[in-house]
Amino acid sequence: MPELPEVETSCRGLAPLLIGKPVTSVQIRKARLRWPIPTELPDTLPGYTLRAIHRRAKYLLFEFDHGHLLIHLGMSGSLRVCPVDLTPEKHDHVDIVFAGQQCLRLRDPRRFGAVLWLVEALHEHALFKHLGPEPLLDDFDANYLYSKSRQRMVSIKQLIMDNRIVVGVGNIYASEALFMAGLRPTHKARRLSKQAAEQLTLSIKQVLAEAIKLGGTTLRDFVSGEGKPGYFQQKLQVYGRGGQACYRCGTCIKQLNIGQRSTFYCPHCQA
DNA sequence: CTTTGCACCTGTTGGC
DNA sequence: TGCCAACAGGTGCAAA
Repeated sequence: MPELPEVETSCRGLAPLLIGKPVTSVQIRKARLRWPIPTELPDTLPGYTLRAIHRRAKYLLFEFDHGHLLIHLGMSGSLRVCPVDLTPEKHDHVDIVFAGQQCLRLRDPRRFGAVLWLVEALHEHALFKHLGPEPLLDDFDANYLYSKSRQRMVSIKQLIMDNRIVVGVGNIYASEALFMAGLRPTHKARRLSKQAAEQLTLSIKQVLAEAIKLGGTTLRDFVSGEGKPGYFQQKLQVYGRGGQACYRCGTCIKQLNIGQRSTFYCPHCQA
């Protein structure tokens, strides 16, 4: 579920519902996520008002006057706002309860997600220190990607999925951006031409921007918490389409593994 | 330093 | 229909 567009959609959807509200309590039902949820959280947050919600890479950052609550959705996480007395389901691990009886509820069946409390400056934290630029900002451009790709033996797909190069390009959108750019995912990063770097940066920006505009691959109603199939799913050109005909040329879409992640491309459209 | 592969989990899918 | 292996949108980390 959560690639960058979903995280951004969550961020934008939650903000108007929660910003300006004070926390009244915190319920932790299962603390074992990727890392244990800090046990002091129920003593740390109540009484403090949520000031803002930020996104950096796929991390959501809930800003309070005394620190940031970090939430990562991992592979299967989702957030919703619901009445605090709504019975939690099996994988609803955490509630952040706000004044007004509404709570922010984290669901995460696979528990690859994370909830952390950060007091230090964000740029000093180990998780943020080595992150590359945001793909949608101007400091991610063709010159940057070209220079970072020099001397690199890895495939171009692995390069753009590397958080230290650029953040937020997940497995779905990596395949999609490479299709849009007409580049084969197996292409060695070091052999990327200046022109291809230009095309690829534009494609990454375009694919992510459009997915955000459409609310990601899953649409979520933050109040009731109901998820329904999103509009971007029907826009996917290659991801999940192994064995089917390319929409552009009719050639059979190929599927292979790159770095243990399934990868899709059109052998005719992508050189 | 770069590259590779594993680990962490549960739910769903596809082949037999 | 039922069973079980394979696989799933992420990413930090250890080891080579």
